[in-house]
Amino acid sequence: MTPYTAHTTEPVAGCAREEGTMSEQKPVQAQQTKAQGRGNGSRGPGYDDELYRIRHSAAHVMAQAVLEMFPEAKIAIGPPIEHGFYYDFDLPRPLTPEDLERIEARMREIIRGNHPFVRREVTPEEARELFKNQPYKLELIEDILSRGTDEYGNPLPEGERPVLTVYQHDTFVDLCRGPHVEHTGQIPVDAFKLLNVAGAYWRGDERRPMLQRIYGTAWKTAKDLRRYLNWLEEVKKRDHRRLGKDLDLFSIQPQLGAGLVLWHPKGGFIRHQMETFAREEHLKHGYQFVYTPHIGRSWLWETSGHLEFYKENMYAPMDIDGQEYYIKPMNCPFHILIYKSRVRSYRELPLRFAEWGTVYRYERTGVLHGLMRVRGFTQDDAHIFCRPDQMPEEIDRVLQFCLHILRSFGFSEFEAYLSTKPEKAVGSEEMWRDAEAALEAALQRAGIPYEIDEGGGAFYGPKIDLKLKDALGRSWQCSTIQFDFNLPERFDMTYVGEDGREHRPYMIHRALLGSMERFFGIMIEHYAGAFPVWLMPVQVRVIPITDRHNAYAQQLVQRLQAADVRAEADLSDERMNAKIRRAQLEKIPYMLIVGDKEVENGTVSLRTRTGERENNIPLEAVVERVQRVVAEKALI
RNA sequence: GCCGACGUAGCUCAACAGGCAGAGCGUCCGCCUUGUAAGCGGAUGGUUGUCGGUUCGAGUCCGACCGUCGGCUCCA
Repeated sequence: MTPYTAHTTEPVAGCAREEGTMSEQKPVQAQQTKAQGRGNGSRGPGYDDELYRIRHSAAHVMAQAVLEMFPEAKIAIGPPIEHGFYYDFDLPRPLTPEDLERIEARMREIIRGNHPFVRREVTPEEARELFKNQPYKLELIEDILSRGTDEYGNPLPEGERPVLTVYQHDTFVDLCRGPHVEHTGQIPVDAFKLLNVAGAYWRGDERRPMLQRIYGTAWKTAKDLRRYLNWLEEVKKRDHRRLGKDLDLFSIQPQLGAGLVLWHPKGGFIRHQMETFAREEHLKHGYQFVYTPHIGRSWLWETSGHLEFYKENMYAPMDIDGQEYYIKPMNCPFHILIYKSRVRSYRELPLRFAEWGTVYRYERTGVLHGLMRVRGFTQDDAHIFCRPDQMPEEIDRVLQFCLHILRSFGFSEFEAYLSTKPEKAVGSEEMWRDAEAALEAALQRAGIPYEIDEGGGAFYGPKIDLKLKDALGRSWQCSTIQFDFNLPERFDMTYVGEDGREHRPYMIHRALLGSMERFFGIMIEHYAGAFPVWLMPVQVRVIPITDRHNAYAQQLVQRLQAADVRAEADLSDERMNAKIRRAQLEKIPYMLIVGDKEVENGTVSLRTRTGERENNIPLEAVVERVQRVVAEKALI
């Protein structure tokens, strides 16, 4: 697949006590401001790249076209972004798709005019005069002058003093730092396209006016543009909401409620396989499974601090016998109660409590998105309680385990973010230092690339967020390993040490897949619905050519099932071609086609979902192959 | 939550400018007995998301609600 970098969100903040264990998010177009602020080159062309200049210039040309169409338009900002550019406008009416076509057509004319981009430094007075009818620009000017930020609100590079510059091409002048191409003719006229219009708050602030944002994409060559548009098509084809329906995996129905997922038998089967495997591995790695209820008294949430810090994500309490109960947004308080159910000795640590815990969180309607962002979901959650001397090894083990699980599900590329102590934090300096050191050491040993988000940790502890890359090159945050210096205090958790005195244990939250719903969504898109054979509900479909081969087909199914291969025969009244087509659409890995020849020889003809063919082979060869592929967790 | 678009049969979509709601696929019933991605015929299928309003008449116009989509914001 085309290796475009992901549409990536910022690392998920998750929630308080359990930062990121939720890892609910959806990919959105990366925000240039943030990307620049981080100096993260992977999100798009760097500041001075040719692509950057093309896209930036295209944004200016678009603004000119829009201003010609709406002379009274107010223009905001128009930066280059990961795959293109956008520009925000305050317009007298909503834009239509036809408007976009007109704007695009006009852009081509402007481009063909070969108008030079001219940079000019201006005095504050000049700038204010020049943009006197552009309130957004005036605001930016004052910001640049007073706060030393660029036009996107980012701090200026070190050593740079606020200088106001404008760029002009043809009739359009914009407050802009540049750089641009030399003249509009250098914007490849056949390598850009306006994509869509969307609402966007002025300066990203929901209290400020809603502007209209036009997104465009721009490349160096028409071929690159086509490649990108094809990639978008591929993204669309793999959309888990589409495939979820086509493959009958799950549904989300208004009659049930938004953001609440129904797992259909096929989706349920795959999830069951995934969970069964993961549970086995957890047991092998020293985890103990616990089960906890879905609701708990307000005491629990008061003690944990959720009612203080997380209330807006929690559903209203229900009254039970005059007591307030809340449906759980997190599992941790329950696991802590299990820990606290009796005195703990240093000898029994570390304790690793795992639970596929279903939690419910209020999400605003506008953010719900298929399986990726829902209101009820199941985390592959665990909490590790250990002594300080055990902590570094625990961290190392949990990271290794995490990578092992993710690799088992077919992901091989990861990147990690280590978030360290913010200004306001609980816990001693020493605890933070030790924890951060352990996290970083584990990352280095694991040999995965990581970035340090200095001061980006939650107030209660440092963490590692792990992102995986899918087949389309998009990255998704799933796993999180998160220290918590806060909850052990709040719940007064202790263990009796060697010295006979009470000590505070370390507490580590971790989720590997994050949410089963979301991870399943990622799997669907990663595999385009053609899951590895070990996960497929039906691994082999036997296709008799005519109904006189049905008995033989059924016999084959029995032999396959006896060998633990999930097989079924298509005995429908269709002709073979239609049966193959149906199996193909269902993405069933192996089709066994049997007619007179096969019956006579006691063989089968194999067709894989990838189109591979092997005629007249013994059934045993197929069984062997399926068993091998299942054992290897391979694709086909 | 905010901006915009949208909601018609199980699915994908059509219905000029307010005038009898339609097609393909699916499903069901027949026929066909077939060699690597759709055989043929027939039947079935709808209170046009819900509620209210305008009109002689509403899928179509207006309002509210529910939900979906593209973004924004949010995801201490």
